[in-house]
Amino acid sequence: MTTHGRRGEHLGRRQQILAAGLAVFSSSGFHGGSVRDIARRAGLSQAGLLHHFPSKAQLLGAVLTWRDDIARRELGEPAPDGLDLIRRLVAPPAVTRTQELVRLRVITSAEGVAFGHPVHGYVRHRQASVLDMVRQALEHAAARGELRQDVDPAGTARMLVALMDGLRVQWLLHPEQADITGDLRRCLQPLLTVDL
Amino acid sequence: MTTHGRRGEHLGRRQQILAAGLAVFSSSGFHGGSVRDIARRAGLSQAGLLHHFPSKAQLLGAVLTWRDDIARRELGEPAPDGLDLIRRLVAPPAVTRTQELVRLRVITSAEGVAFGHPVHGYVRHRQASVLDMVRQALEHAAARGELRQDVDPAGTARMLVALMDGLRVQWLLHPEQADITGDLRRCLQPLLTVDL
DNA sequence: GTCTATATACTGATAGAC
DNA sequence: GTCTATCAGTATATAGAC
Repeated sequence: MTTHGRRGEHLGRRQQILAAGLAVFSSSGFHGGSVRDIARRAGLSQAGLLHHFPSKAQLLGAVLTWRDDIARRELGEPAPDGLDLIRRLVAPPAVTRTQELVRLRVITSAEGVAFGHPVHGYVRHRQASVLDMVRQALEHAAARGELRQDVDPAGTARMLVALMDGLRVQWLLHPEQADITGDLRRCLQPLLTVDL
Repeated sequence: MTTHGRRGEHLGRRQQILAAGLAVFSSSGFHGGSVRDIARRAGLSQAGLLHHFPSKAQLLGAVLTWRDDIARRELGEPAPDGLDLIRRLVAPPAVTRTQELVRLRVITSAEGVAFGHPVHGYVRHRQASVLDMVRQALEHAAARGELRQDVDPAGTARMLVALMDGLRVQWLLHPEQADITGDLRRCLQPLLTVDL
């Protein structure tokens, strides 16, 4: 089983393939990208690639899981809670802003809304879990009196997540006109009793 | 030139094809959908379809233009301005909510962020023009004193558009947990001096 | 673990009859 | 205006040598 094996093979192979997959899928999505193209960029043949990832769908799944690991690591270990989490989401570290990772997220999230799409389940699950994480953080903040009393944590979580998703698209389309952190701050600060 | 010809041919043909294109592109996007599939659903052969729309890219373009016409018509003629426009955006008429139209918008917007994609230019242009329309409406509302004085029309327009985009995705993924109109209202009302 | 070769299917687009 | 037939290209995935 090579899936987690790290002995007896070129150590960077899987990583090389994942990076190539990120480049291709983030530009063309699942249907638009081809395994051949990814293999070529990773410097091996298509059959060689499929030895590491048995199908295109599983390759995309691995790329997305890898992306999630990066995101989780950048959020900090252990993951912050309450307003600390919100602050990290509003002003993300530099790496999160690389176009490729953001595009991968935007494109797969959109493709995944279709029922038959290979990542449909994954996208639904991730959306729900992100909403849940943000809602919990807001509830903890509320318990500490950091939220205005008339603010609904669940509704605010939906709002904040939607805002982040939408602003990402704007930033990809018109980077010079976007101000993700500023817009998020302006929207959130009025709901808080403390400084963001 | 059959592009706008409406004599000497089955009057509903183009419309049938556009409807089939909507169904396919809204499920699979540009790369995932095939002209053959669209033709089959429209009840004619692939070659027959390509008589009406000379290429796949131009077919998608026509479907998007058609969608825009529907959206414009539902917004009202002439298009409302100021807070009236905002009210229409926050509480859209029933038809706008059909999943297919919303999915088409979500999927093409995301696919179109990639540089080489056939609708890249279209998506960039539409995003800019929507932002512009909303910003103008907010400026007019501000001139009438309907906005709180510390509210920035341009920033609020970015926020509102991003929010709508993100909430659409949430609604597609978890329709039962979404409340687009409510969330928009909760977010906007605090910025206004009058009832939404 | 990687390769070449191949199986099988589908792609967008065109040619030409009717 | 619509069809059948076809072209040339590409797709994912597999078989089997090394």
